[in-house]
Amino acid sequence: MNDKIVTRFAPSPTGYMHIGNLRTALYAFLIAKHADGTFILRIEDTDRERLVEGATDVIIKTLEMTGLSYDEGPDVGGDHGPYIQSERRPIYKKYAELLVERGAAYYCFCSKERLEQLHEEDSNGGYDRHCRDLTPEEIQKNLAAGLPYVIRQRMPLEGSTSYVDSVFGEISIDNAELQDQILLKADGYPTYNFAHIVDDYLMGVTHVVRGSEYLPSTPKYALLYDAFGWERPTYVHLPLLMGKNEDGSVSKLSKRHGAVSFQDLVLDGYLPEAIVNYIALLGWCLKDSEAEFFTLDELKSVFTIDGINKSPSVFDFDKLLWFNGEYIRKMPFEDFKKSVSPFIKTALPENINKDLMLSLAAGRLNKLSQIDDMISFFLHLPAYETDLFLNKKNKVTLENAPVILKAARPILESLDDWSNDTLYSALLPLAESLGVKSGAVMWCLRIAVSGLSVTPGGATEIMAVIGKNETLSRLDTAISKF
RNA sequence: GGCCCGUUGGUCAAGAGGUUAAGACACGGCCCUUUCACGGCUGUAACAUGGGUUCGAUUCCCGUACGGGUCACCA
Repeated sequence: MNDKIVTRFAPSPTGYMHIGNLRTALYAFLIAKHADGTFILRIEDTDRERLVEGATDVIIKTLEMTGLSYDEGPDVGGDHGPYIQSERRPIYKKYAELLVERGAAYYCFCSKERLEQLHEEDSNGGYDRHCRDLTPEEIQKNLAAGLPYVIRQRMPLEGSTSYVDSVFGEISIDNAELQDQILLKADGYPTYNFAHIVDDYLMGVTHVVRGSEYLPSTPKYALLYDAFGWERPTYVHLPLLMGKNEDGSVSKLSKRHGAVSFQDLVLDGYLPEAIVNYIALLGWCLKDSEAEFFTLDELKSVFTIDGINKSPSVFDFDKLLWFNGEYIRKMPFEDFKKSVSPFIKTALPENINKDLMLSLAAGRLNKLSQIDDMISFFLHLPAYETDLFLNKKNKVTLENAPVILKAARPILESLDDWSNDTLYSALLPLAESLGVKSGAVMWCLRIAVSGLSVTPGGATEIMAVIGKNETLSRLDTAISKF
């Protein structure tokens, strides 16, 4: 025996990585890695009807992109494989039969129709204990006749079962509340209820990390450990992730709340690092600190279970967006270029200063998908009316605007060095000679070269991006409007 | 409905038996500025509720309300 911490992430391959699942994976990963422990990926594909092709790849890809590397798993191997439950069927059968031998489980031959009927008759929730007291002879007879069967866990009828959760404290449930849950299904596959117990034990998992929806069913699992004579693991149940509905109410985060899969968010221009940082903070907080920016490595060193809180948290897209913007601004420019390029749908003209354009955008983007809208005016001058030139603060009117524009034209035309600095210092004296604020000159020129009241970059920066010819052409367009 | 869990500003959240009850996002204002954004400063805004325990409770206990979860041959 050793006291190394072992955790696992055990998703079902149902198609996409829900952000709540990713958060569970993150916490499980951090709990293990904080203690230099082992993190395992296990695929729980015992529901053959919900299987989605390629889903396991999505899971693996997501963990890779987020940096949640596992020590053992289907594609990396390990000493406790296989790591896909459908490949472990003989194991479950063996352990289920062991439980039957010990009297902690029993064969049940009830048909679905019969169960439904019992359900209706039993106002108490429809506990099915009708095969509990079959004699060995009856069981043998049914098995010999080839009747389909399931194996159920035999729950105590009285008393209560309790366990201690690391986050929620002691949880106690009356045994009368516990159903004789199915361990092995008629198709020979185990249920989650059974498979995860056997696997966690065989894989040496010490800390079971999962959502708090399992809080009420955990006594059943604890009882299973007891029946086998295995030591119960440490339970770490996580508060749920909620989404805000249009009417102001909240409910479990789901598709109706928008893009809530990791893949959706990435496609929408969120960076994996920002997503990880944000979700780490949903349900966990570093005590005695105001820090909220954490790399994965930093999280590994500071993350502890006692920082996890109990109450559900609402996923806030506004805050994620802010985090993402901060991450984009901190990115090295070359990385930014690489990340943003798939989001640029329009073809860029050759003579444009692409690097300058992107650096102007980089400081203003909150998500990469905003890039196209932000840069479109560089490529095509939008239509606009002369009203756009009006500006109270800089005292720009319909009278002085054309004067400024016309005066700027020869200055610009005479310039050969088309850099931002040259342009700016060449235009500044114009304000003085015309007796207006420098802001007035820049305002008019910015409107003329962009056709927009709000732009990334100032007048001369925009000129530097689009080049001399295009600048003069747009200036002429503006002058002709008066 | 039974059972389980939760409840500090709109959201994330810190906090202690005695505090001016942090901080972040969002929102407003001001500053910076070649527009916007960034950045800086600043403002509005919270302990669900009733009863106990106590010199004192938002903090501890009980009830109530509200919210969520769970009661599958799904996980």
